[in-house]
Amino acid sequence: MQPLLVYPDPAPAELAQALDASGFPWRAVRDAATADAEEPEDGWSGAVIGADRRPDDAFALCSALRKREFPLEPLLVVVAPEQLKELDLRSDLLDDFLILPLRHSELKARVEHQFWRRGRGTRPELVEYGELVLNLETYQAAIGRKPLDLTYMEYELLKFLAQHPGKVFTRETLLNRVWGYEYYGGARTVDVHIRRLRAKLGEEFAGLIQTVRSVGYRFGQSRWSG
Amino acid sequence: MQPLLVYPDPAPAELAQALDASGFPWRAVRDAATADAEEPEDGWSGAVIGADRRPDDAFALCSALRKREFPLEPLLVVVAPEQLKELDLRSDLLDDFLILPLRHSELKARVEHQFWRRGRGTRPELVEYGELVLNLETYQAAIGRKPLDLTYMEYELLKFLAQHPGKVFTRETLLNRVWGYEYYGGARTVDVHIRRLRAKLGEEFAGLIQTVRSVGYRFGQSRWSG
DNA sequence: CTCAAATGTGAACGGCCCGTGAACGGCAGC
DNA sequence: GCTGCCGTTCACGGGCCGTTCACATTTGAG
Repeated sequence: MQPLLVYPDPAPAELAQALDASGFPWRAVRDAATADAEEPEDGWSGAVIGADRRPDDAFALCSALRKREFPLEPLLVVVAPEQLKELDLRSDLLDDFLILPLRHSELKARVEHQFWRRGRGTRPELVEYGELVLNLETYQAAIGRKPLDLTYMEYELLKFLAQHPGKVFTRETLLNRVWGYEYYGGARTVDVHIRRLRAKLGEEFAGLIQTVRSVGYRFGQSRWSG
Repeated sequence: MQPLLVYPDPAPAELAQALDASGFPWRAVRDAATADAEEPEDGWSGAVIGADRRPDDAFALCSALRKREFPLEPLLVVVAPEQLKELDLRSDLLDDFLILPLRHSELKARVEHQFWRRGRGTRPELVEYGELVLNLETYQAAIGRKPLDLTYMEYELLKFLAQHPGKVFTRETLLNRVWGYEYYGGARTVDVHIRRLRAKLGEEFAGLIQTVRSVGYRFGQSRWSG
């Protein structure tokens, strides 16, 4: 995914933390010139501009980003509470704004909302382990670039295992957590699903699911040895 | 100036104070019915919906206000911090949001910003996915250059799906979001509408709506990252 | 090495999820 | 009131897939 443009450079600690917590990639720039120079080939996905310290420079940057041939959107501005009064004079320079002190996850929510308004989907929730990726929103799984065609139970089982890499689960635990607490069935059912998962993962990745004899199964590498 | 529609009635003290401080006239309403009954002759100027206490009722009201012949805009929602995660699923129901506890003058700034944006008509009136185009103003749908003759529910269902491409929705979720929160009916109703949609989309595009067995339905392709 | 327990393997059964066709009934318009 | 449209519901059937079983293979202890 393309990174967010962030100003100023270096980003203030509070802003940097909120950006990291949001999970979006980002890169700080000094001014409009570096914003152009450091622009990725596929462009910026948006911008988060800190305007509390040097508001004039910040809004000048906003203006420059807006006057491009393809104006940079969305553009979010971070301001101090006492700057709110001036904001209506700058409405044309921004799409949304955040007020210091930043709240946990508000930045993420506002960026996603702006993305949504522009028709881009929000960042999907993923479970990742190495090349394996599970998209929890689309119920799709892939290893590398190759999609895995999993049934419902296979997907649920792999999801649970991949969410707890390295941990060993007994068959009973898996039946409880994946199948449900009210489930009464043979424990060997787990074996069959594990086997089908291994088959669909392919020879190269079948080892991702390891058998721990007389205990259960483990996904990924052990926490102890390499 | 026309008043803002406010929910719930009576407005919580914190919300009422912020509204009074903003200087905008406002009036609280109990539900969608009173929102219609008490609507001024020249209409509401916008809405501020408190969704922290009874979120389902609040979003049901949002949905009702959006489904009017002339949807009520702008629509701001007040949520608790822990509700931020659910917001992306309701993005289509709101224009902006505020997080509790409310900050002095933030409400005023956000309402003014929304008013400013409305003056320039930035709300998207098209939903597009590949060759599929939905015109939200004229309630017309087309695929390529060929118009689709959809019924109301078919249109609403396709619109909702196309607004969240790649995402899987259970039948219950679809009943809640498309049919409405107060709907109590069989989940199989969704199947029939999906089937008719597929038929009208034609053989070539029927695959746009995919069945995710024992989960629900998905529109379009998945979103992996790029 | 021997044996038993544990696990892998292939196949078959059957439940249930979903597609399909049809019919019911409410509602609006003529 | 009649008629056509459309949202909803129902029954039926097919096929997917979760489950189970029998048998083969592996593991590890003695």
